[in-house]
Amino acid sequence: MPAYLFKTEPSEFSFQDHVKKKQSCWDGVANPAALIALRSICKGDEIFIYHTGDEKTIVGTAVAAGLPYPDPKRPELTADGAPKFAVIELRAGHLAKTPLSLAQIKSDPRFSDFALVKQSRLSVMPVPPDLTKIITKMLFG
DNA sequence: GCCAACGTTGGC
DNA sequence: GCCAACGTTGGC
Repeated sequence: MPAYLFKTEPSEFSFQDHVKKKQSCWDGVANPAALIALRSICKGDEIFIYHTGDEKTIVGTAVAAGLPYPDPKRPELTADGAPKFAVIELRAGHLAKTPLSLAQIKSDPRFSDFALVKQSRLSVMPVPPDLTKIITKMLFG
């Protein structure tokens, strides 16, 4: 099953906030590359939640509760007439038993091609299957 | 359509 | 607080 990684600034919307709400609409993604990744998500796909800022760790998981859809708060269209922005509903998943830090990821050569390392500004990215397995093992043992 | 100027993100 | 990387904007 495909997996993705979502970044969030914990002072804005943390994994803990998400757990409290149980389900939330993930909006505010504006970057074209991040939107391409977001639009490729299917219901049931696994999401790793990463805290930027002072934490810089993967703190837990979530699950796509549905398909991506146009952002009702930002109805702008592209030149082709397609919705410019998309959002997706996420159900909160599990708090990591062992959070995984960016430093750990960077020090592991298996992650050397991972977008989190290579494109530090990308906020939504696919996680390849082999890395999904490795990350899951590291988070939950 | 190009590109310089400017703004933003996020790691350090 | 700084700055590299990258996106966006606007004048031409």
